[in-house]
Amino acid sequence: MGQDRDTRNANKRVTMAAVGRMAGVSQVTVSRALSDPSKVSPDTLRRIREAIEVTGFVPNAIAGALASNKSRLVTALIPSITNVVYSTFVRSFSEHMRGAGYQILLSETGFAPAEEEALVAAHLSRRPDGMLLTGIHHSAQARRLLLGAGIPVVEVWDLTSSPIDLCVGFSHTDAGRAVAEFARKKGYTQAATVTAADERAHRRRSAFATQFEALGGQRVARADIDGAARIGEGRKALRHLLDAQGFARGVIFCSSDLLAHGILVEAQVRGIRIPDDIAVIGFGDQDYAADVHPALTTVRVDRDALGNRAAEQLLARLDNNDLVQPVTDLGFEMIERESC
Amino acid sequence: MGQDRDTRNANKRVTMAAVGRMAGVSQVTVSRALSDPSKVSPDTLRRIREAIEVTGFVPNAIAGALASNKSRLVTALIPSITNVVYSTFVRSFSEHMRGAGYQILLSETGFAPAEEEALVAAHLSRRPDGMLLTGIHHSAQARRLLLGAGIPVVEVWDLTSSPIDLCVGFSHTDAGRAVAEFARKKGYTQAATVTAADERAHRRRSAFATQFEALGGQRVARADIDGAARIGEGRKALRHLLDAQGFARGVIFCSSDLLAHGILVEAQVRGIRIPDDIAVIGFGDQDYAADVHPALTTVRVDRDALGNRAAEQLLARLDNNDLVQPVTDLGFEMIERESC
DNA sequence: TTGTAGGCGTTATCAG
DNA sequence: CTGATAACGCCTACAA
Repeated sequence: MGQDRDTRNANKRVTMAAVGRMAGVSQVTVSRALSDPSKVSPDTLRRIREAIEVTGFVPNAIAGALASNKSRLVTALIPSITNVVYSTFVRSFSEHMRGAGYQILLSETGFAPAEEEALVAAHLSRRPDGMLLTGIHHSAQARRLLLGAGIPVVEVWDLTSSPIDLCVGFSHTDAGRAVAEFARKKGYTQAATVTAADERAHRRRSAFATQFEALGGQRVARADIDGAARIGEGRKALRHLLDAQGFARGVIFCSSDLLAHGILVEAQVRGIRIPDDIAVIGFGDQDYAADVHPALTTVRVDRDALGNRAAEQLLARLDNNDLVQPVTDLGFEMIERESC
Repeated sequence: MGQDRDTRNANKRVTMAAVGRMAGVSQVTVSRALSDPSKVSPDTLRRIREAIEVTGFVPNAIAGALASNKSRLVTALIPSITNVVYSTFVRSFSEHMRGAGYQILLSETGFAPAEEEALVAAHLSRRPDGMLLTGIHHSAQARRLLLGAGIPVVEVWDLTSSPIDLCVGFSHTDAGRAVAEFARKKGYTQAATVTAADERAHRRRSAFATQFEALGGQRVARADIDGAARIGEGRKALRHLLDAQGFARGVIFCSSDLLAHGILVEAQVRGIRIPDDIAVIGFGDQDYAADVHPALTTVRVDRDALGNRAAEQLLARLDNNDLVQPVTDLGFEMIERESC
């Protein structure tokens, strides 16, 4: 194996010039054959393709990027890679961009602005043609670097009237309010929130509480989670609400379907009937929301559409298309099922 | 905004030469200041840093990579980005590699070999210093390209004695067998499997069934899922087992915790007692496995360790360290909880 | 249809 | 400690 390694490392990577030599043409002709085959005679094209085949030539995108000042690379920053909420729109974004010839360099910020700033710089050093950021709050330095880079930037999963460049998302404040109105309309006068440690989640919570009370509801109880949302945390939160806060009846608005699911589990264990004793509303409409028992009432955000729209807008910018719409509000939708 | 855009696009990106000019030194000195500050006098270092600060200079890693033949880029291919099983080890892998100065270019193959092959070529064109692949089955062309690239490659989440280069994982066959032994030891004579459309999952299923029957168990019933694992699919599978296959008692081995969870939900709805009527075993030990009700008996694979070991091995190769161990078997562990 | 020349922004090498 | 100079592999003119 060590032997093997040495041989492999000694392997000079094959270049366009080498392919050209083998095909009896110059390096440029090979370049043309690859970028626009119609500009090369059928015969030489065939010889070049043959040479590529036998040599196993793979073009050097690094050199190409340096020469053309186009990296065909777009980078993305999301808070967490294991959170389906984000990975879902990253997928549709990636697929859309990949269809247009771009690759995606993805990193996670762990919800930390300082980390994000470092990553922005790191990503920028790869000279991406564009960039996707999650959220609208970024450090001053990050904004400065981004602006200085002069590339299209899309901020997603939130809404602002003054994006760095482009913005595709929805209003978390509106979402929280909408849930409050839904709950009040259904007649609930008591409510609680279970919220993960995420600024946007707290914005939803806050809007919900304010609106719920404004609409005549009682003071909203709350349970805040320290870390990321997990089923276990949802269970713990319900215990806390029940045992420490004396919350026994009403509706609980969770910052994610996962937490809502945890509440369902804990309720089942404790023999609490849902929605009769306590009603539950989630957020996100994950793929399991309809499959848990009772089926989860929740807020749907079309994450596929979000990824696609973000890609569309970015591509429009990259094509100097004038159809760009700096801010796109995708909205959200209340999905009523059984839990509330 | 359009105005803004034009200005930004006109912005020539600042180069080392520009920074040097401002600091009164040559471009090379700036390069040194960045790569090894100790080789530059304290005073010029200060001036250079100042110039970098005011200009907002971000080094061009593209040019650096071309010149040094080191991209500080490692790429990774996983079947699905939204599946926590994979994103979890990608996270630990990424963090480990990032600590060593590498960035990760990640793509998903959607479990399709043809897609994987195309992506291998695309990734290779970025001239990564190393690559991570999920699984040990790759198209002949993909192997050829990988070998030709002469870079370290680590295959994870499976085991083979003849990896392309490095391998860190566990044996799915052994895992399936271990579950069968566990089930037989607990006295179950009847069993069924619920399996997602994934080659490795089927290898586990097959090993389970063979071993279960070899150990005196009855013929193993089966329900296969078409697409990806989801709670709803798990529910459907239980209904199928119950209603179409007359499977009423015994243990069900699922190819993932998600499917097992679906079975728990469906059982609850239908009033089937777990584990008294039917026992359930999952796979993966996801973070919710202990939090569902009843708590899930499952197979744990240390995905964080997997990502870290993969990174370690890759880094050892990159450092020409001789401590590389071509094949690392991380094993797995039966986690007994309440569902079986 | 094909080729030549120059340059992209770094790093490596060699001088001073 | 600092500075020329030559790659790196490709793309964009411009020529033939």
